[in-house]
Amino acid sequence: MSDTSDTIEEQAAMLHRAVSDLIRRYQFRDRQEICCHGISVSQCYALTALADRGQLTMGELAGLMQLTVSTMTRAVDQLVKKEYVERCVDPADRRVCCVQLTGEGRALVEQINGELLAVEKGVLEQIDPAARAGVVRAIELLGGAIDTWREQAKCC
Amino acid sequence: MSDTSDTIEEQAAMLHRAVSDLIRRYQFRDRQEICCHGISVSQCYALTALADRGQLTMGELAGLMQLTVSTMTRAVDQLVKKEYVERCVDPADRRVCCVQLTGEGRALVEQINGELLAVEKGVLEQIDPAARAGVVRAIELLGGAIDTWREQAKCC
DNA sequence: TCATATTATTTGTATAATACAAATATTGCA
DNA sequence: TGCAATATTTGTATTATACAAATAATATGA
Repeated sequence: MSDTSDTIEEQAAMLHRAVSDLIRRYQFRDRQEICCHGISVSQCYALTALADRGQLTMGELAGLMQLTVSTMTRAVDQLVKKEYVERCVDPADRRVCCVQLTGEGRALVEQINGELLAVEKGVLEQIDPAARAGVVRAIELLGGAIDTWREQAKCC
Repeated sequence: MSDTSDTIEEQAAMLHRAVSDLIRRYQFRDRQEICCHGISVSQCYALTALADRGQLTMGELAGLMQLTVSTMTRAVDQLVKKEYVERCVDPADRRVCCVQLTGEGRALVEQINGELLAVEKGVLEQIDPAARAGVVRAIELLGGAIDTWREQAKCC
């Protein structure tokens, strides 16, 4: 557990352990399915991206998910089969495949994200109100910092 | 960006977005390799577990990684081939396969974790010192809360 | 003590996610 | 119009994974 009297090095070590643990839990628990909702974490990300941004082309979705379009095509196939998304053609360019949520897909995204929001609100409630903004900001920074690290370490 | 004037609901929404983003980056960026170090994230977790706990049996390591022993056997095969770990027999029970880091493996774990620690220290430095302990604690809580969520949601 | 049950690991096989390359369909331009 | 470029899909191979069977070693009980 962290304490205000710790040095920044000690706190960094605790932060490292906590972040690793958080990510490890996600990766290990979610290899199969995201709970009882019957979709994988990757599929949930795709649905969330569509909820956030509305209709996306296959290429845009693949870019956001950092997957090849071929992989995205197959992932979308599954989501179509489960009736969470649907394909439609862009009338302006019939090469393009637009992907959008169905009503069922939107409901699922809202349910999953609502559950997670409640969990996260519960965590914030256990934190000193004055420190809460720092928590959010630190996690935002961590996301960016990890990218920076990768770029720097891409040395050999 | 978060702000002290936000309501807890708004902060929870920002936290949710930040956590999702952090984890998504890990999952998307690390599908292939953890930077230039030539190992996958799963392999890195296994090396880190061995660094933390010393010699482990195949079954213990599989349990920690939440993998089947057969999958762990194959993952260890690769780490042995890369000369980061070695197998040895437990003289007290010759069924058991003990796995331990080589010097090279230990050096790699230290290098990777050292790099990440520096990144994480850099993040903490950008946070109000009074809020730092809360950051670490919040991430610890998030790890546990995600487990709780899964158990609750495991309904259908 | 030996036959059998149990345990730890490895090996065999199947599945799913992924990447890369080739094929297909459409558009844009000279 | 015909060819190059673009968006997607399909073909094929690889890898991580799980489950089941095989192997090897230990423990137990008559």
